[in-house]
Amino acid sequence: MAITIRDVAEAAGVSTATVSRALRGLPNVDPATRDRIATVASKLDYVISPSASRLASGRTGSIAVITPFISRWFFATVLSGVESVLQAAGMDLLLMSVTDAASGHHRLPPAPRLRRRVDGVLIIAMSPSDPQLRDVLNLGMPTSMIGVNVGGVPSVMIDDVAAARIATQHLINLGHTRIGMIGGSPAELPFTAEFDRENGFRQAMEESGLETTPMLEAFGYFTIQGGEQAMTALLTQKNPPTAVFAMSDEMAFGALRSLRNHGLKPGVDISVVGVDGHDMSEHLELTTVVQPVFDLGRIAAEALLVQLRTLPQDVNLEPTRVPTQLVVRSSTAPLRTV
Amino acid sequence: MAITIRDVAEAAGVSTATVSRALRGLPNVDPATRDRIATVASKLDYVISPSASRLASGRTGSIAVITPFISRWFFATVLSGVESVLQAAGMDLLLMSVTDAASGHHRLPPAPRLRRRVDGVLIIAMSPSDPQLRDVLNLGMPTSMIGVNVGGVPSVMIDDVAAARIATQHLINLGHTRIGMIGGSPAELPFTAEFDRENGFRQAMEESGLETTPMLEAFGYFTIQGGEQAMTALLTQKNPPTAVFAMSDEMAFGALRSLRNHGLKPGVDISVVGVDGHDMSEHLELTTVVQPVFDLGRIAAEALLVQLRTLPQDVNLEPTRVPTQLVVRSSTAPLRTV
DNA sequence: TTGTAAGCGTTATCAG
DNA sequence: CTGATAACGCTTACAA
Repeated sequence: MAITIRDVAEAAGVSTATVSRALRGLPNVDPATRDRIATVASKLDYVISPSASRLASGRTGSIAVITPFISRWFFATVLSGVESVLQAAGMDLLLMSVTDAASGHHRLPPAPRLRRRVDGVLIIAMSPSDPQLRDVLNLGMPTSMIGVNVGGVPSVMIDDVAAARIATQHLINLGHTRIGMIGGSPAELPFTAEFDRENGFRQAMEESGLETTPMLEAFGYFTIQGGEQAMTALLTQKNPPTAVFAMSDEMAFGALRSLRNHGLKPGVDISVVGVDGHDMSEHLELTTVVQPVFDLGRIAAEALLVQLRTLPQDVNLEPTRVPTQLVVRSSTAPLRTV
Repeated sequence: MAITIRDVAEAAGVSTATVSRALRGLPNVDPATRDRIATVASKLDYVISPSASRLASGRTGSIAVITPFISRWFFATVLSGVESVLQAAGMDLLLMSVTDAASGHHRLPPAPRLRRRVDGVLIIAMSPSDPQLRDVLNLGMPTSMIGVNVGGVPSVMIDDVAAARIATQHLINLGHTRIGMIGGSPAELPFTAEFDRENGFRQAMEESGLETTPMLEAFGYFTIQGGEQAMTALLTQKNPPTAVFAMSDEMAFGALRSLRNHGLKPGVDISVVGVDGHDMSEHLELTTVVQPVFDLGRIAAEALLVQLRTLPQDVNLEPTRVPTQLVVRSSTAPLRTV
């Protein structure tokens, strides 16, 4: 029913092999022949059958993107960067979410769905200790990761330790000494970012001879709501912090909300700093360590494409670090010495 | 190199045809045979080759999702709903963005990339007058749309006219008479939502005998920044509005910011209402008409799946309308009669 | 530079 | 219920 390569070949008076070569831009095709084939093909409105092409060549021309969340700002923005590169490269982007989300649907493990289906995998911020991650990596296919650091797999990320240190140091420089932290979740399957940012926080505190105590640490699960609850927990301590480092902007947003609910003013009564550079952070006057999220996706996708055309032993296994920048806004201010 | 259906067939002592039937759960296979095949297949760690299966069957098992944006809240949330359904159905989700975005990459038109590649198409909020939309629809493949109304194609959306009316009426009920509107963009390629929400706004105003004037209408391009600029434009009128209807929450966020920059208090000096039910709207105390965004995606995806298993003439071509709800917060309040 | 022809791994038709 | 076998539409040595 549909036009096939044979129709084009006949109409152009050549063999299917020549059509195949011509249309794919391979060398060793007479320019005149190539032109004629191109003309005929477009006149017949011919489009190649991906299935047939894939079966014959063994290449799928598709990349799977695996992410724990789709709609959260960070993930959606990374995805956007990935998509822009893959589209330009003519690659299909297969989107797969892991984790049950709010959907109620039971989610299948990703690894089995990858085999023989894609040429490479791009993983966004899964926990290095997630068994599903292991399964995917064990597939042994070209892989590129964003914001997750496991040995021997190419990845792109910010220096999370440094980011946390910069944020914390900023608070210290402002004269704060009782500094709280809003983290992700109690251990379990920590993201690389979670792990590193906690370390950065502790390092900065320690270097300044400041004390860190579990009393001043709360978990916000990387959500606005969670951040709000975490801040509320910190506020209801007998001796609340005067400044708080939140591991993500969204948790910081929640923290700001908690402050307002308690009649406190960010930057006046309590300082709050986040990490991300979320679209809304400027709007909410949140001081934050900005990371180039779109670029994270872009760079990881490009690295994966390079990998697909490179010998395995030439692949760069060192994490690619992209720079961050502290943006100071009114949510942080010098400690008021009453 | 990889295990094929033939390997399984030999190991199980049956023909490839039987393996194919057994593994796909087709009827007319002896239960014992089926079990044996299943065992052998998993022992050999056999996975079907999608390319071969697609070529032979003519079905791709994939759905393309076409969207103008990926990272914006509405689109990312819809996408999330779509993904949850497609994943549960075992369908591959091909993500394609249209519009040049901030990427700088030139984007290919989607239609040619769809042919022979997917079983159906899901379109998120493109403009009905976008030529790229026409091209996609002309492909004649099963299609389901979200938030766009063109005749003869299944779609899911809220009643945008009603949503705008409810929002506007809310302002009117509060005693406001000088009511401004922040819309998307000046004509060009209006989204369905844009068009309908403008109508809803005008209807509500008219029915209450209130005047609408171009002086009180500004464009925010559905972004935070745009909303801020639009509100600023409205504020610098000789006779500014006392209340504003913004067509989206993100534009309303920008409007709130503009108010703050001008030393005005939302709900006190000027009331602002949005449409969306954005995650941040609660946080910012924005009154808004909440739409079930995740469900929009879910429902559209389910409708598409049904369509794939239904005769064309049995497809429901009437837009499916999902309900909305006005949520009142402190950004709107009764007109202060000085 | 071009053509021939053997796959690629399933599915689906038709017998049996 | 099961088996042969002909597609499916393209790619890719290998020849010419």
